[in-house]
Amino acid sequence: MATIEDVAKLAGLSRTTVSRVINDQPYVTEEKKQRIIQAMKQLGYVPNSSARRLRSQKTETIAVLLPRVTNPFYGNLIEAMEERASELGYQVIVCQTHDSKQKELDYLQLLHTKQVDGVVMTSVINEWEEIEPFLQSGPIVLCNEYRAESQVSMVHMDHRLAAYESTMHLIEQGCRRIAYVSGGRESHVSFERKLGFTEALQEKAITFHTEMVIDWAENVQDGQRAFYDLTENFPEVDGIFTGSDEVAAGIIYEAGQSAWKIPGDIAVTGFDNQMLSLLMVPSITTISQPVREMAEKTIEVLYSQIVHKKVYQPSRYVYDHHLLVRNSSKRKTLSFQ
Amino acid sequence: MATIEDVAKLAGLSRTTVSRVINDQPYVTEEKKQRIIQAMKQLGYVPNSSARRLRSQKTETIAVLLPRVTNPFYGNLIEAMEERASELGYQVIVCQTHDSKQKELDYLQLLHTKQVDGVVMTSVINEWEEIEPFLQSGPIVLCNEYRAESQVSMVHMDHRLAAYESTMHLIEQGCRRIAYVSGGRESHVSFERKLGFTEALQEKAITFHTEMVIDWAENVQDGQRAFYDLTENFPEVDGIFTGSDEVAAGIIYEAGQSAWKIPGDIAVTGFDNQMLSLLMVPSITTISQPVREMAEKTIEVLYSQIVHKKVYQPSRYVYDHHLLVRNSSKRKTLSFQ
DNA sequence: TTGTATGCGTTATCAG
DNA sequence: CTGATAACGCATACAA
Repeated sequence: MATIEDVAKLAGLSRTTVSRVINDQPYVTEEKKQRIIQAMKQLGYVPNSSARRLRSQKTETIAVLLPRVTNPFYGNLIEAMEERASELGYQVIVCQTHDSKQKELDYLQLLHTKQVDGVVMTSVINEWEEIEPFLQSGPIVLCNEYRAESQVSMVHMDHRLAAYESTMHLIEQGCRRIAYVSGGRESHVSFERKLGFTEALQEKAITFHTEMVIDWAENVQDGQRAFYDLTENFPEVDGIFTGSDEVAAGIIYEAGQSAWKIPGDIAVTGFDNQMLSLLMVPSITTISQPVREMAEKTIEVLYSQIVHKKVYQPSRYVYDHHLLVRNSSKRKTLSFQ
Repeated sequence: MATIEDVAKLAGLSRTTVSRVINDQPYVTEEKKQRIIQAMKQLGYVPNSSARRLRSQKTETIAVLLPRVTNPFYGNLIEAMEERASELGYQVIVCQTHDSKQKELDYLQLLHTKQVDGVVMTSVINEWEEIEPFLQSGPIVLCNEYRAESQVSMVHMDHRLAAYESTMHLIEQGCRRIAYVSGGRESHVSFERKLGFTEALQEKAITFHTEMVIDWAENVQDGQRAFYDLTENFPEVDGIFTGSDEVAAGIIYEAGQSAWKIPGDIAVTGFDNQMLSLLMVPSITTISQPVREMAEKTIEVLYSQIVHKKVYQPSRYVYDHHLLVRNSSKRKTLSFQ
C-alpha cells in the first residue's frame, strides 16, 4: 500500500506538497501538481483514512441508534438519514439497540471512543441521566423521541395531538369502549400519545378503560395476540387505537380469520402510514409523519453541530402530521350523541 | 480528553505498562494493574480508536452494500448482519447504492481507503471487472447475489430452482399464459430466475410470451402499474410470476380495485415471504428464503477472511428455499392437461 | 511557492 | 516485570 511518502519520492517532491494537492490547497505550481497526480495514479495511491482521522480528529462518521432496522418506521428513517449523510460526505453506522439499555450505552461509547463524530438517537431507553454524560464527547440529536428536560437538539412531531385527533376520530365514528394498544418501552413518545388519547376521551366524557390497555404490542404478531386478548376478555370493545400500522394489521388479519367485522364491530386506527396500511383489507386509518423531512433535518442539525463545535445551541423542530381516514375506522356514525 | 500518557503520569508508570493493562496482556503486577485501573477511572480514560486503527491497521468495521434499506428483503438481511457483526465486535456501515454504478464504486472505496476491513455485497451493479481490483484491498463476500466466474466467497440460494418450482406451481394450477414481472437491474439472480421460469414452461410445452415480460417492477407502486400494463395489453393473461412480494401485493391491490379476480382470473406468486405476503387478501404464494441464516453465514465467512488474511480460500454456500402455497395462486385446476 | 520538523494516541520491539 | 523508543500515515506551523 503506497503512502504519501512514496508519492513524494516518485514525484521528487516533499510530503507536504503532496499533501497540498490531496487536499487541494493553493500554492502549488500547476506543473508539480500534475507531476504529483501522475505519481499518485501510477502507485494507485489513496490516502489512509485511519491516519487522517488521527491527525484531524474527525471521523466523518455518525452513528444512528434505533431499535431494529426491520421496523418500517425506523427503516424509513435510517434510509433517508443515510442518503443525506452521504451527500454531506458522512458514513452511517447502524446501531440496533433491540430496546436494550446495555446495547444503547455500548453504542454511545462510539462517541466516547471517537469512532463517530456524532450520534442520532431515534429512541431512548435509558434514563436521561445515563445519556447526558456522553454529550461531553460529542453532539447527540434526538429524532422522533424527545426529552423535555434535556439540552439537546430534537426533531419530532406532536404525538400528543396526533393521538388526540386519531382518538377523536374513533369517537366520532361512534366508538365508546376504546382499547389502547401500544408498543414496548415507556418512551416519552408513548407517554405523549397516551396523554392525547385520554384527553380526547375526557373531552367527550367517555370512560378510560384502563383494563383495555395493552403495552407490549409492537409488531404484527403482537397485534394478532392483542386481538385475542381483547376480544376474549372485553367482547364489548368497539374501537382500538394502536401505536403502529403493523399492530393494526395484525388485529385486522386476525379479525379476518374470525367472525368479527372491521370496522363494523371494531374500528381500528394505526400509526405511521406505512405502505402496509394502504394494502390491508380494510385499509388502515393512520397518521402520516413526514419521515424523510425529519430524517434529513436531523442529519443537517447534527452536521452543523459537528462543524460548529463551539456554538452549542440546542434547537427543536416540530413537524406536522396528518390523519388519513381509511376503511378500518370508517363506519356509519351511531346516532348517539 | 485523557490520553494514555495522562493515565501513565497519574499512575506514575509508563505508557507501555498502561497499554498492557488495556489489552490485558500478562507481565504486570496486580498492584500496578490496580493503580492503573484506578487512574483510568479517575480520568474517564477511553482508548482513542483512531490511534488504534492507525497502529493496528484494523478498523473492526465492515461495509454492507445494498440497494435500499426499506426494501424488506435487504432490510432483513442487514438487520441480521448487524446483529452477528456486533457479536463479533464489528461495526456495520450502511451503504445504499440505489442501483447506481457510481455509488457502488464509491462505497467500495471504503475498502481501499482502509475505512473498513471488509465488504458485503448483496447486489452487484457494475461489471465484475470493475469490482475485482478492490479484492486487493480486502475481502469481499457476496450474499444473495452471485457471480460464477469470480474468485470470491458467496452465500445464496438456488434462484433458478425456486423460480422453476414457482412457475411449475402456476402451471399446475392451470395457468397457460403466464407473465414474468421482475425487478430492475440485470443481476445474475434475475438471470437465474428467468432461466428457471423458462425451463418450467418448456418442460410443459407452454409458450413463453416474451411480450408479457416486465423488467422494471421492484416495489408496490411498480406492481400496481404492472397490473394495468398487463391487463390492458394482454387480457388473456392468467398467471403472473413476480420477483418480490411487494410487486405481487401491488398487483393484488389493483386487482381488488378492479373487476379482476385473484386467483380466479389470474394466479399470482411473489418472492421472499415477507410478512406482507401473509397479510394480503388473498394471501400471497411465495418463496421463503433463510434470510437470517444466510446473513449470519455471510458475516462469519467475511470475519474469518478478515482474521486469516493469508488463507484466501473462496467458499460457496447454497441455502434451501421453500415454496409456500397460499391463496393468491390456489385455484381449482382446470381439467386441461 | 516549497520543504522541515513535529505530533496526533497507540502498540510493538527490544533492552534493562 | 517495566520502560524508552520507534513506527503507523498524515497535516500543519514555521522556516526558507
